[in-house]
Amino acid sequence: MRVTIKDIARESGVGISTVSRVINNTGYVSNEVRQRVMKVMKDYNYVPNSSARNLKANSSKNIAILVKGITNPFFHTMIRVIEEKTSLRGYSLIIQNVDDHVDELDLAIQEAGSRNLCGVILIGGTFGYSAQRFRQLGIPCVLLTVSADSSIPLDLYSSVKVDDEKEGFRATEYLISLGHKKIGFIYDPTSDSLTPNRLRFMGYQRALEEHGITFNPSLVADNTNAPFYSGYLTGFNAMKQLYSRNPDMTAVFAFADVLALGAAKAVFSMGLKVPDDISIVGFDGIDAGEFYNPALDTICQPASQMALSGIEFLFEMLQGGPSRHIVYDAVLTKRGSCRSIL
Amino acid sequence: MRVTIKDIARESGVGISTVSRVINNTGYVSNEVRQRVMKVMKDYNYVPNSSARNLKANSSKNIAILVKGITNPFFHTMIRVIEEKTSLRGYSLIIQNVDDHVDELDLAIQEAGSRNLCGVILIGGTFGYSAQRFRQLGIPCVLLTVSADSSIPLDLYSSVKVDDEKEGFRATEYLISLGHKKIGFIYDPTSDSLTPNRLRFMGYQRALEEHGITFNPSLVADNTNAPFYSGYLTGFNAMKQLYSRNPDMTAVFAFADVLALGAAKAVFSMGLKVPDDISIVGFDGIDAGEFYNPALDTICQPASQMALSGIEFLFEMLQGGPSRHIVYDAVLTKRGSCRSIL
DNA sequence: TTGTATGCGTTATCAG
DNA sequence: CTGATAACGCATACAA
Repeated sequence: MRVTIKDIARESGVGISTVSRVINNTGYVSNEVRQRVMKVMKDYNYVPNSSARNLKANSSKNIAILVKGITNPFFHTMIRVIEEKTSLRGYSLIIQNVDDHVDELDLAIQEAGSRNLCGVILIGGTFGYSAQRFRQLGIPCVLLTVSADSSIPLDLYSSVKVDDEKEGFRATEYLISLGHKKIGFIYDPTSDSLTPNRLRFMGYQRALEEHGITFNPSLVADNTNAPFYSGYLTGFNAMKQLYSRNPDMTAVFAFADVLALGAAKAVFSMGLKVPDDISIVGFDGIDAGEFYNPALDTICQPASQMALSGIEFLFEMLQGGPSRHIVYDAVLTKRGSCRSIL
Repeated sequence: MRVTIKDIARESGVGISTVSRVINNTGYVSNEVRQRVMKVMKDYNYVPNSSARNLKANSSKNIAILVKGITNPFFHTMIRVIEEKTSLRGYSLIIQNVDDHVDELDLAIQEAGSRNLCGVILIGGTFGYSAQRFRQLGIPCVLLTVSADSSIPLDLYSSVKVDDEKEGFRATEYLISLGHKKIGFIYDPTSDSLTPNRLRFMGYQRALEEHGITFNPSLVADNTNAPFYSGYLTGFNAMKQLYSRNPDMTAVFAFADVLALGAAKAVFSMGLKVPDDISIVGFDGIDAGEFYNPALDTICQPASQMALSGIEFLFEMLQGGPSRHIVYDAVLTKRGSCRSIL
């Protein structure tokens, strides 16, 4: 039987409210009594029952982070940062993966109720949320790496992201500036909704267009069968497919670094070289890319900073503050996986 | 105001106990009433309050996973598998990092109380636990990748690991079998207690000894200043250090794949090649190693399987089953980062 | 400054 | 088959 507040009260010869006051540092308690109660609590190794507290407060210190694509290393950095901050403030961080075909906001609503959450962070996912759903959620919500459709009132959620279309454009333009014209794109077509991937793809298409290069669908990988959670392998297969279809392709833009690295491996496995035969640019900026051989050129997102903003926004909303939205700039980081063919 | 069981009862014109019966599928409820109540629950989007449930049950469905070294990608696979299984069974998975200098069991004890946990999984860490502490913990505990000192009664916890000494021996012997004699070791000396790293190091030393190679301390990297959470970078620096001290070194055994990959990058950055100039063998079997160029030879731990066993053991203990212990075999996976110099 | 009583949302016991 | 009602452990308004 676990020791309860009642036991402490009895043992220290006071009422339970006094013990409660001591615990929460609220109201007046004489110093003498306070010391005595504290000692008993220590002796009995008393810890308040959080279920009871939460029930009473009708809220909790549970923050959930719902991740769509939990295997993507890019998200791990963010999760770590968020874990650190939540832990520091005495919150519990509940992590849950969101399956591909599941609506993350629906899941959030469900979990918010059943797990008694006080706030939620959505990582990954799509842009297809509905205002009604946000209202139904009822607790502060931060979207990380995505934001909602512009039709959704901005005060319903906070968001932190980069401009995926713009950055996709930038990556592609970079390859074009190096003289590449046959540029492949490694894409995850599992969903047809508005995802970061799709936005990057749109940036890719716009860059081609603005530079007078005709879009060629055969340069877009489409192996729908490989699930993203073997990121490297997906990239590997995609590159093989692309190359077999387009032997004259000289560069590839992969929408995520894991894909890019898998693709690089495929290039080597075909007896070719990066960047000599094929230039590759990724997106995200994961550690593994920096230490790859050759190091990966990529659109580097400020992952830690984004995560910090995200959790900060959540805390602010938790304290009744307004929602906030920020769009970070990514950095095109050149490290050696692309070469000029001019 | 959130909708409660009372609201559902009122709206469906029944008593709350009936609603409760419907929710929990317990006791008799006429089919007609059951349908009606279910409809109301759906309409109102009712979700039972878990705090209240937990309070009543005097237990929860909260499992915490305390990770020492949360940035190690090797652990991510395990975390993902555990997340999947806990989620499937309706448990919440709380993740928390354990700082280097913190005793994970102490932290577990503390969290067990304040977060109302029903079970805990410890990943990483040391072998230095005390029986008294385990007793104090009071909830089922599974050690993943380590086990406790042999003086601790086995029924106090479950454990899943590999034989790190043996596998360290195997990795080293592999290099020796390829003709290497000057074999570096990349080591994390931050802690002097019995960690997996130290055991692998002991295996390394034994292998040298059994093959008549004198142990040379200068072949052990010791850059204590680099924290492990920049795994790649630590390996990178370690390799530079080792090579500058031992230009005749032909092989390196790194106690973790991230270190091995960082080390490989260092080799390339010095204008040398893997495996032509230096052979590298890692430990763990992370994805990034498989797709590296060259692919990394490593001692591949069955991460998913280990995680599965771990969470399975926990569930068994949660249901009153006995504790269990298993030692998995790792697999020496040869992929191209080592060459014979015979 | 301290103690008593009430209720948070559920489940379980026990009469109807 | 169904509905009151008493806990669960805690915080708090209110009384002392």
